[in-house]
Amino acid sequence: MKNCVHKHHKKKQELASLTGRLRREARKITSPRAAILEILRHHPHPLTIKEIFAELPKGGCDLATIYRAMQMLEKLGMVKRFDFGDGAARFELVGEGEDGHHHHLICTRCAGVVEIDECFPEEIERRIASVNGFAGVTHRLEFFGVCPGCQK
Amino acid sequence: MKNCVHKHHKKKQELASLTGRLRREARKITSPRAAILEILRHHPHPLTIKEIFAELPKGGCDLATIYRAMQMLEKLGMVKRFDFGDGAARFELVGEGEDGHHHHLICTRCAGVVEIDECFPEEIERRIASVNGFAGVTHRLEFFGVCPGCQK
DNA sequence: CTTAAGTTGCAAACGATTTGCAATTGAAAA
DNA sequence: TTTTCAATTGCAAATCGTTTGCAACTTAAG
Ligand SMILES: [Mn+2]
Ligand SMILES: [Mn+2]
Ligand SMILES: [Zn+2]
Ligand SMILES: [Zn+2]
Repeated sequence: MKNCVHKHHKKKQELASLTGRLRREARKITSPRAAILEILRHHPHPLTIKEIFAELPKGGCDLATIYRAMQMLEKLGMVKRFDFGDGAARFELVGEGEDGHHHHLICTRCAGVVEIDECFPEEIERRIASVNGFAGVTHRLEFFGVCPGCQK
Repeated sequence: MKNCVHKHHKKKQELASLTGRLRREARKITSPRAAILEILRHHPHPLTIKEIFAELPKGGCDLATIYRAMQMLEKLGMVKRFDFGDGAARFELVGEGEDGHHHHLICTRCAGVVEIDECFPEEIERRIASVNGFAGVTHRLEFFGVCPGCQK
């Protein structure tokens, strides 16, 4: 088996581990929540609410339930919210203990997504923070371009 | 007079130069448009539609007119649209010939904005593009933190 | 099994942005 | 200048993603 050189090939989290995190936070493991987590853990890229809704088994739950679930999961730090600038929030599972900070490269033609390992250079960010006297500085960063398949 | 070391201290554009650009593009110089440009050219940071609306002289124009004006100005490359992730688009004038690409540092407490000169390192972006076979790659990047005044 | 707090479905409410349309206006043409 | 007409505006209604109130329903305890 070849060695994996991509940091973003994060291992799929066990559903039991996810529900365990929920239980520990005194949250109920409901069927909508289990279904949502099940969908998220099978997807490597951030999903919109509608995408999650679409993947839900027949008779899935209400859209409002997904919105509420994502809010809660975000508050617990179990999912990370991303903004690709198209008006719809996207969510990706975050491994236990991790903060989920990372970036994406998005195809402006087909909306395809690539997980990116690079981050904005720490020392430059530190300089930006100190020069302006800001504390607790982070950043939101996404790349856009045309993927190989979409280049005519 | 001291030398200016901040690239973002861009000079205020003349209203005549702005209307000239409009005229050249076969757009009418209407009173709402002149008022909007006048407001934009007096502000160093991106403004939301509501902020522009609020600064409009009494009996200003309709919100829809501002939305339409910003769409047009953006298409002509006269303003650049920014997204601070709070659901409201922000617009900043772009100098003639420039593309307006730059970033901001936003205070998560008071929403104060600082114009940032730094950009994501070109060679890293180029590497991200080539590694993934993407063409025409750019990025959207904003920094967030707590400004000096808001640090208790 | 009983129970109470936590959750859900559904519909209404929201906030930002867009759009249809009739009335108005800027600026080219006469 | 005055005429003329496409471009533009105001207003209201429509969209879209997201949130919220509330009554009915579950989950996890006890
Ligand atoms: Mn990702
Ligand atoms: Mn700016
Ligand atoms: Zn593509
Ligand atoms: Zn502040």
